[in-house]
Amino acid sequence: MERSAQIRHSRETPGLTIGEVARRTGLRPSALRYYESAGVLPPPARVNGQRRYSPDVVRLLRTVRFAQAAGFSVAEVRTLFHGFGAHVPPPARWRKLADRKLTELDALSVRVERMRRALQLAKECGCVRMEDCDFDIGS
Amino acid sequence: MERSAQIRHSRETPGLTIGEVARRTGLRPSALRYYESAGVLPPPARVNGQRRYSPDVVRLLRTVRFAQAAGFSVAEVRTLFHGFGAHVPPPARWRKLADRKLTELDALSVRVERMRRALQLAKECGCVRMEDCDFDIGS
DNA sequence: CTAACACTTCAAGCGAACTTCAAGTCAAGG
DNA sequence: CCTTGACTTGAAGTTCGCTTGAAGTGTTAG
Repeated sequence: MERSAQIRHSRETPGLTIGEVARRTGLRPSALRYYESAGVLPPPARVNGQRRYSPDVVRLLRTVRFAQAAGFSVAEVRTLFHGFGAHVPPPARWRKLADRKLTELDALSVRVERMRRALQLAKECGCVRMEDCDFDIGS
Repeated sequence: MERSAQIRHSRETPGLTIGEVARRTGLRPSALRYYESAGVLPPPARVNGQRRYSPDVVRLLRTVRFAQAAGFSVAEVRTLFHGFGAHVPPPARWRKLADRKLTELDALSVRVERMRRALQLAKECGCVRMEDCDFDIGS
C-alpha cells in the first residue's frame, strides 16, 4: 500500500523527479520550473525529457528560500548563486551583497520600530477620524 | 519672474491644483488620482473640471503615506479612513486593525532579526558557493 | 488497447500600486 | 487666433513571483 516516495520512472532512480522535490521542499513544481527559467536553479539532467534532480537541490532550495526570506529578490539570488561569471571569484561579492542587505535590514528595523511607535500613538490618541491625527513618517 | 506657487487658474484660488498637491507631497498627480479612484482620497471640488484640493489634504496624504509605510495596503487605508459606514462607529475598528498590524510587526521584526543573524553567519562562513552553505529559515 | 498518471511546454493571468499614453478641454498670454 | 501649459479621462502597460491552463509525451498497470 505504500504510495509515497516510490519512483517508478526509470528503474535506476537517476535522481528526484520535480514532484518529489516539490514534496520535499513544500514548493510547487511550477515554482521550481520558474526558478529554473529565472536562472536560479541549474537545469537538471533529463530522463525522457523529465527533470531529474540531485538530492542536493533540496538543500539548495532551502538556501534559496532563505535568501528570499532575507530580502533578496529572485534576480539577486541568481546573482548570488552563479551570477559571477564562470570562474567563480572569491565570495567577496556575496559579502558585498550581504552587507548591502544588512544595511537595508537596519533601515527596515528602524522603520519597523517607527511604525510600531506610530501605531501605538495612533491607538492611544483615540481620534475619531484618521485625518485628525497628524503623524510623521520621518523619512 | 517668480514662477513657483502661482495659481493662475481662477483668480480666487479656491484650493490647490493637483499639481500643487503633488509638489507639496512629493507624490505624482497620477498617484493622487489613483488614490481617489481607490477611495482613499475624497473627491475634491472641481473648477472647470479640474480638482481643487483643500490644503488639508497635504496632511491627510502624509497620514496616508504613514499608514502605507506602516504596512497597510491602499485598501486597508481606505477602510481605516472612511470604510466604516456613514455613521462612524468608535475608533474601535481602527484599533483592531492597528492591533493586527502590531502583531504583524512583531512577526516582521522577529523575521528581520533572524535574517540579520543568518546573513551574518553566511558572511562569516566564507563558503565559495552558496550551495555549500546550509541555512535554515526556521519557519 | 486503454486508462491513469506524472511529467513536458508555452502562453496567459493575477494582484498590488502605480505609471504612461492618447486624446481632449480650458484659460491665459502674445 | 493660436499656442502654451496644466489639467481631464479611460485604457493599457509595468514589475514581481509565481500560478493556471491547454495540449501533448512517455511509462506503467490492467
